[in-house]
Amino acid sequence: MSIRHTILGLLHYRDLHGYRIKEVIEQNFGHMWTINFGQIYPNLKKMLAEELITVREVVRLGEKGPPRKLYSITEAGKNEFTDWLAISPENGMLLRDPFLMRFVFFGFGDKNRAVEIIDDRIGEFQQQLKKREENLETWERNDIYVNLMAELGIKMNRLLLEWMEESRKRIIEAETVGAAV
Amino acid sequence: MSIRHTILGLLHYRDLHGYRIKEVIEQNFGHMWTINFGQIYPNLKKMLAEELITVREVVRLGEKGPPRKLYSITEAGKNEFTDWLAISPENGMLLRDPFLMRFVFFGFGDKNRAVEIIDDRIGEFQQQLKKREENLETWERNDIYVNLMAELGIKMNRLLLEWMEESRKRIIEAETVGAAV
DNA sequence: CCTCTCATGTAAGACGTTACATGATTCA
DNA sequence: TGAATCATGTAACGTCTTACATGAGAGG
Repeated sequence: MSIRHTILGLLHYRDLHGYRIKEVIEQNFGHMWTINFGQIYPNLKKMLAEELITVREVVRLGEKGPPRKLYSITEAGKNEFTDWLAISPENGMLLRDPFLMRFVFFGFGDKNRAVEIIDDRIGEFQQQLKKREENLETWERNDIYVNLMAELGIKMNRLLLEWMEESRKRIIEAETVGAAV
Repeated sequence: MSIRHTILGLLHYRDLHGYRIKEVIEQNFGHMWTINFGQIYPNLKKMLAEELITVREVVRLGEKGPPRKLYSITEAGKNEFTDWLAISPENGMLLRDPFLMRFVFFGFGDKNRAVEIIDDRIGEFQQQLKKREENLETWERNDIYVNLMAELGIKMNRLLLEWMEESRKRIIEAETVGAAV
């Protein structure tokens, strides 16, 4: 029930069509979200039926290709959104990472393979961090909350990198002393 | 497909029954997981049929209450698990937090209410951090990977607390200058 | 010419959550 | 007596992911 509200939130800034919504979510909340068209289009359809959003414009790109539908938020949509904003968020944070899930059990597998997997991950995180730092410099957004969120993404990225590098060291050191488990 | 592997991983340490599996997951991976019996029992049933696990013992507590079934991992289960361990983790990290989702859009709502919600969250995170720090001291586990994971949980907790306190300051300061959006 | 990006949409299936049913024991 | 904890399990319902179908235009 939060894709709906995220879409409503984004439509406060500007009118968007489905494809663009996915891009905006990935650019801004990429460090916490993945989203599919299989979620976006059915939700837009439903919200349109509930009159929380309207279609402002239909742009035909080709004669037979799909038309681009520009959605905008209605008064009813704004009300639903502000109600949701004021509610105290219910359940806690959820961090799900296939890498971290394997990590806890690396003691039952091959240590060299574990270090290999960690190295791959360090590489990915270094690339990601660079991209995020570049984004923060060039964007220059004026909304304080959006900026703070972007900063959190970079801070988390840095923390995970440091932690992985320290973990790598400690795992290699432990290897010379003796096997765990 | 990772609940299965998590269960198989835990059964490497010791035999467990369904109810206990939930407790162990929440204690050890509470900072990244929530799990329900509606997921655990059907998965155990399926894995039993696939002979990845076996029932070692059935303990009757009362005459008509449900018996406690102790599961242990089979050789086939160990093989499936080690195969899974060596695979490079596919898709990236996923952080889903109802609080952070609202946070980005606080600019469209009431600032005082936003600060209120942030304060609630700071309180919760302070309590959580204390518990985790106490746990780390008393547990004294010998598996390096499990320890590193627990440390990551504390580090993330600290980072989020600092970030929220800084955010709170900046939001209040911004209030005196002028409204955003 | 072939692949990539833009663009919308549906359907099937995997996965997760919530609610319910059952019943013993422990503690206030 | 009544609530809480221990313990297993199913059913219904939501949500999320993956795969597919369609088709235009741009660029190598």
